[in-house]
Amino acid sequence: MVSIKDVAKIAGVSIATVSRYLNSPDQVRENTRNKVEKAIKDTGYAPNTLARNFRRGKTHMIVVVVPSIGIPFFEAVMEGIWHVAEEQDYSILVRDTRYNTVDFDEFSKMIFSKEADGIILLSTLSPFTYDEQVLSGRKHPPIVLSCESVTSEMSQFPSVRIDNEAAAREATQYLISLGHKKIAFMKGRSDSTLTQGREQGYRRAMSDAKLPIEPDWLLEGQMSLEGARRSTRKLLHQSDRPTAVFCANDEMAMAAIHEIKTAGLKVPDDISIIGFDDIRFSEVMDPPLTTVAQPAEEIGERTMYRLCRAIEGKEIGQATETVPHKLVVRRSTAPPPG
Amino acid sequence: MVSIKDVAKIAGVSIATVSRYLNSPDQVRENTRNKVEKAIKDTGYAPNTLARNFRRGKTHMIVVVVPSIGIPFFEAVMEGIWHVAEEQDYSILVRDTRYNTVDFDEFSKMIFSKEADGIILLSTLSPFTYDEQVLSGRKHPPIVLSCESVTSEMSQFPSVRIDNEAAAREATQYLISLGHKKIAFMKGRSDSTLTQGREQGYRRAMSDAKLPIEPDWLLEGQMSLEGARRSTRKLLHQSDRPTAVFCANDEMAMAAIHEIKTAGLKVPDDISIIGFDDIRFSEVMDPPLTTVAQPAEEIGERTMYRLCRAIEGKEIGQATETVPHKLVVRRSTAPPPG
DNA sequence: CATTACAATGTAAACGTTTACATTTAAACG
DNA sequence: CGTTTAAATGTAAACGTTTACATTGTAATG
Repeated sequence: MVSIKDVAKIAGVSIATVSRYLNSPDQVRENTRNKVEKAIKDTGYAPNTLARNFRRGKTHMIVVVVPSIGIPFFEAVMEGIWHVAEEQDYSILVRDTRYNTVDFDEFSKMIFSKEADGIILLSTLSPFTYDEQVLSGRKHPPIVLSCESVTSEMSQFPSVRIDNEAAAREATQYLISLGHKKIAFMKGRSDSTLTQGREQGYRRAMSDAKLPIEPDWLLEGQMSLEGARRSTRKLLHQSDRPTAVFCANDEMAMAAIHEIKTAGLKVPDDISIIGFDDIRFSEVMDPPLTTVAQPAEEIGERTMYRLCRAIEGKEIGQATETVPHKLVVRRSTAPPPG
Repeated sequence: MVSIKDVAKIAGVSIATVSRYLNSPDQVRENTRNKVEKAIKDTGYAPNTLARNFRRGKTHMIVVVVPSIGIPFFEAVMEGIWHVAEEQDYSILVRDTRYNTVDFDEFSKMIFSKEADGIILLSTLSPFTYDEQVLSGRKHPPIVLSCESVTSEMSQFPSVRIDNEAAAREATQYLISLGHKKIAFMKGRSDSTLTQGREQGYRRAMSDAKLPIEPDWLLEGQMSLEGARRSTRKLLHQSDRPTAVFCANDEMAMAAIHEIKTAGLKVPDDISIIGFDDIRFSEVMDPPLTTVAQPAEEIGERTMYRLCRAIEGKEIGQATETVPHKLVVRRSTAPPPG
């Protein structure tokens, strides 16, 4: 492998000059510049990133931790992260946790061991593994939480998200305003703070409207097609079944609609469905899905910006940044039958 | 930042011993092992990956190049890649080309400059940027192509894929066997060899059955929801419109179904639709989508295995590995009306 | 107890950069 | 043309590991 030394020898200059040619070309005279350029071309030299990063003490890597690759909403967030990453010259390392909560130690160690310069968590951080000790005497590692709302213990991290509780409340209120009284809620994983926030909003809206919540109406959808299909089938067997279901994400809503129609019922005529996230497939579902839209790309961009600042040491705060959500009414919701 | 030196000093041993403790603990006596272990715990030392990788000359990184993040099929492939990567201790760096073809030089340089140990291309490699010169006197960089079929110039790379042409032919033949004669084909990007292969298969099936192909039946779907919706709307305005559409991926099929139903027509009663990939949403579409299934995860696994071998220098061949596809008949296809 | 053999540990070089500092070269000036 | 000054280049140390080789320690053997 050809190194800077070889280039220097061939160009008849010192390695420092070659290095300067690469990093601040205006510091080297045109004449030498040409010599070096030619040597590089002749040898096909490419600077060794490993050595360079080592020397500079910077990895230029960001780890993005997602519950699972293949979630359309997170992809949209990633898109935003990418924009900024590219602009700021970072590479993105995607880590899939397979829906497990994130062990803080595991990922903060990636910072201390210089595997990455910063971390974005789109997954839930498990509260109990957070260990003050690891940080003893150290600066906080640059970590930004995104999308997941933040429990109090975690408030020391900056984060970017919508107000899940308010959004869920609005969605539920919309169903109530249509005349629904028996409204079910399909949850995600219960260890997810995001799920908790949305459930909170649902409960709040129901109790504000003095509507009871039957235990049977809390459905476990696991955020997945399969989980949602199973629990929808169960729901349909209930004797006094709800007239509307609020699903904690669009994918579950999609599955719910499918099962309802398969059972010979109609959406929204028999059952109204409302989703969450506004993934790109929502619009082409049958019926097009009423859902809560999040500005996914913007969330990604803001998150990445804040991470960059944290890496530069400029972001000390733990401020939570809340971005606006929006209820998008399409055709999967209608007044209850009868 | 605490380094191996600090640990050594505190433990009262040499840095070599600490290094050995980390890399081959059985070479150090229990007594010393304990001292080192304690020192590490006390200092919170974490080996500097940057230095380590630099010294070892290995990045432990694999770059996976995708046309776009957020394509359900590729996510499934990635899942397979991940399995093997985890097992073999590689991290995955995802690069999104935004549907641009891949410049060979750009990515092979990542190998020479030690940004990554190997590359998996899920995107189309642009034939013309391939530059023999770059490789002059060098070993071929470890690159494996996946999913995209391979043009002759590229045959020097190992690859894993289904037989797109055969698969597309079968799908088309299936429509023909149902009695369809006017069959449209919705393409992806035309610079994609994958698209070309599928179009080839479609044409082949049609000509084998002595069926003509009207120019209007070649639809530009751009592999996206939006593109597919546009071209479907155009299709519906045709005077003598096809009775079936074969779409080069499921996402376009999804959009096509949506537009057809929006226009007041029925799938499959008025128009049959067949997709490609069998993404997880296919099953919950209305109607559930008839499609060509690819063993996505297996493709990912095999690709990654071959890349590992290429990195170890064991894979010299350029063999193309073909995995089996399968036509999955659901309910979006039926005999033509009348 | 001396000798041998092997295990455990230490020493120091090397990996390919960047960069502070020293030196040389060129330009500018009187 | 000598002197001053700034620009260009060179020298060498440093970054934190790993590892070949040298040294020391320990146990086993006669």
